[in-house]
Amino acid sequence: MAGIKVGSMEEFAALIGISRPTVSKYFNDPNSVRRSTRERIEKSLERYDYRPNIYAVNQNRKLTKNIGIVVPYLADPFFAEIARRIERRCIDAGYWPILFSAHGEQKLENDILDSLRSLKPAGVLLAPLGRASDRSVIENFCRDVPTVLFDSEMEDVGVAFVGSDNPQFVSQITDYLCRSGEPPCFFEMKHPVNPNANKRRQAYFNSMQALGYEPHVVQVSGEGWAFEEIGRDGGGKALEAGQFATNTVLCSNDRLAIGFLAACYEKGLRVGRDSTCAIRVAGMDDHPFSRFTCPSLTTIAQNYDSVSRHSVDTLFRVIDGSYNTDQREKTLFEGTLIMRESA
Amino acid sequence: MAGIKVGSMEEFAALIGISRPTVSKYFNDPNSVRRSTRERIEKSLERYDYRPNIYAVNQNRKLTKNIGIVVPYLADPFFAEIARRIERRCIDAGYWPILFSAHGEQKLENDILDSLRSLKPAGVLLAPLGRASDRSVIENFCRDVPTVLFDSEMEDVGVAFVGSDNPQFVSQITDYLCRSGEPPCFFEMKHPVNPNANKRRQAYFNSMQALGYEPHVVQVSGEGWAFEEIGRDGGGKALEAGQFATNTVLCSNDRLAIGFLAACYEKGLRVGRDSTCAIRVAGMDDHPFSRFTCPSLTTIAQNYDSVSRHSVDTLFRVIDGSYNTDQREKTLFEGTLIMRESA
DNA sequence: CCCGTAATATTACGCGCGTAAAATTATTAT
DNA sequence: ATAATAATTTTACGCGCGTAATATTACGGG
Repeated sequence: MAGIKVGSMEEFAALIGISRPTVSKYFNDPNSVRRSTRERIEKSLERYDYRPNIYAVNQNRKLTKNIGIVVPYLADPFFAEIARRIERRCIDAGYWPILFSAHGEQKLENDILDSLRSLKPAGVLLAPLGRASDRSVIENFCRDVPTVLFDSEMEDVGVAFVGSDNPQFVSQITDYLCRSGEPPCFFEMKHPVNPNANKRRQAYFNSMQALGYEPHVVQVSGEGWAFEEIGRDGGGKALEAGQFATNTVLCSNDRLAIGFLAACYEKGLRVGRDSTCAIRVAGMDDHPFSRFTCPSLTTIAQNYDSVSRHSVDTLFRVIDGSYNTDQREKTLFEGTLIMRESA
Repeated sequence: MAGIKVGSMEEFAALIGISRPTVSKYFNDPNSVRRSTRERIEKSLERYDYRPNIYAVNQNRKLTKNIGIVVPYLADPFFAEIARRIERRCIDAGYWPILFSAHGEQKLENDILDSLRSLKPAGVLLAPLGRASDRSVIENFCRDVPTVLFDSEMEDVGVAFVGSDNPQFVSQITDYLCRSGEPPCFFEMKHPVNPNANKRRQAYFNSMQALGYEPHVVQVSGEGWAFEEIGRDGGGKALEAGQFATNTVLCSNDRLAIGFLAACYEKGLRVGRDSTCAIRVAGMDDHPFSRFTCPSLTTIAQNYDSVSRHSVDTLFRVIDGSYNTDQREKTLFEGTLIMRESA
């Protein structure tokens, strides 16, 4: 199928006896040329091995077909998974997604946005680092490039935000835990990188109050994105110090919970909901590995599908102009309680 | 710091009173111009907001500063981790890494190589899908673009291969397991996607034979990259059927082991090396989450640092011409036994 | 101060394609 | 068949920069 290589559109057009501008038109929109012409081009495309030079194409377009995807930490399977879905949707829509990870570092996030700017992308889907982000850099970027924020909210930045309804997450699992046993203590990092954590803590207070229970928050130190390690080490210390007022622990997220489960195991505490168990543990997010922990982790599932789909759809609306940029949309999806063995 | 935006090199050169070709020369190599000129340019660069247009630059270069990084499955934290390290090294060397994941699909891998070709990359670091790869497509690609294969070997494809010494992995952990208890059974997928799996099985046979034990291989069905699920489901069935001849299970990789640990937990089997335990489980790779399983997983650690560093260094040697392309180098790094609680 | 050399400026061309305007041709409706 | 309309061709210019060739300038040494 791959025939002789053709070096330029000029050459290709000459070979098949069609003018270059027409060929150019075809590549920008195959339906913009006569049906017979289109078929002729497509057949020739199989015989000759030709594809437009990306650099020449993009140089002459004001906007490219590139879409930037930026996540704070790609080694976190949550982001890997959501990035994967977003990527796929962009490809299917005829765009060219380019994936970046800030690897937890502010400098890298800034550099990425800098690079992204010169790529002249049609739009960007950005999950900011959160607390570690340089707000002014991101604000600045969003002024120049149509950007949809997801997962991690920064008020008034970008044309839209798509994320999760953290209060609903917390309320749902807190209700469940209170109904089925002792009310939960809340386990989290003292200085969480992700702003969702703060909303979850606040929601925990509200939920507990609404149910008439006294809240207990246990905060552990630790910086960065090594949540499992922080959960295990901090959780171990907290267990030793007897900081948990009840036998039920709600972790701010699943990765922290995975670490906390390890701490429980090391201390010989049996985790689960039946009477032989010493402690119940729950998380939030439905991390891809949460179903394989020992015991499997009860959690609130993020709506991966809706978040990724709506983020992309929103960006497409911005790109094709059918989105009112003056009115910043903020969409929050609810989570689903996943009852497993840990609580 | 960000002053007035300047649209082109022409404009920038005029503003600071230096000829455009000199400025061009500066950007290609800051040391190729006179010291005073260089300082003058760099100071002006702070005052005016100018950066060369990537597309125009790359159009006129035969080779760009792009480096393609292709992994088979980015949601696997092993690849996320190694990709992260490779990315960093490329950036530090002044290159522009572009990360792709085939998401386990042949078509995507092919498409990625196709796109990559038109990006005119200086080089590519490729971890192929393995069994699911279309060999001829990859061979073809490697003929046009300097490509270093890593992790997953395809004989005679690419200018070099960098990976792990699978026989050494297996021998090391098999020795340890035999020394410290019953000889291990080998647990793996019937149709593994990754060619390392086959080498590990073979090495298991050799190691067992050398130690004078009879090998026992348990193979489970399952396709794709959901190793944990396959390990749990297949492992559960194998346990029920009493397929393990000894009380020690060596899993072909850590992800499979994580799933197998879940199966053990579900069956109420206590995993570990002390006398209260019913079974010992070990893996290979030292997956980022292996230290947080319950119990923590005994494994052989991949040398992430060496593999990523040597892959990148090799590619750089190819790029700068100091590598003899006729002689395909094959570098295998040894793993380190990580003794944890599971075996 | 002059000379040789290295750095820079000038000039000029090419890269591959987008795109606008005007001229031409093909298609459809009448 | 003919006019109206749509598609295509021709022509021409621009994008921002790499790069080669030649002329010019700056530099250190004697």
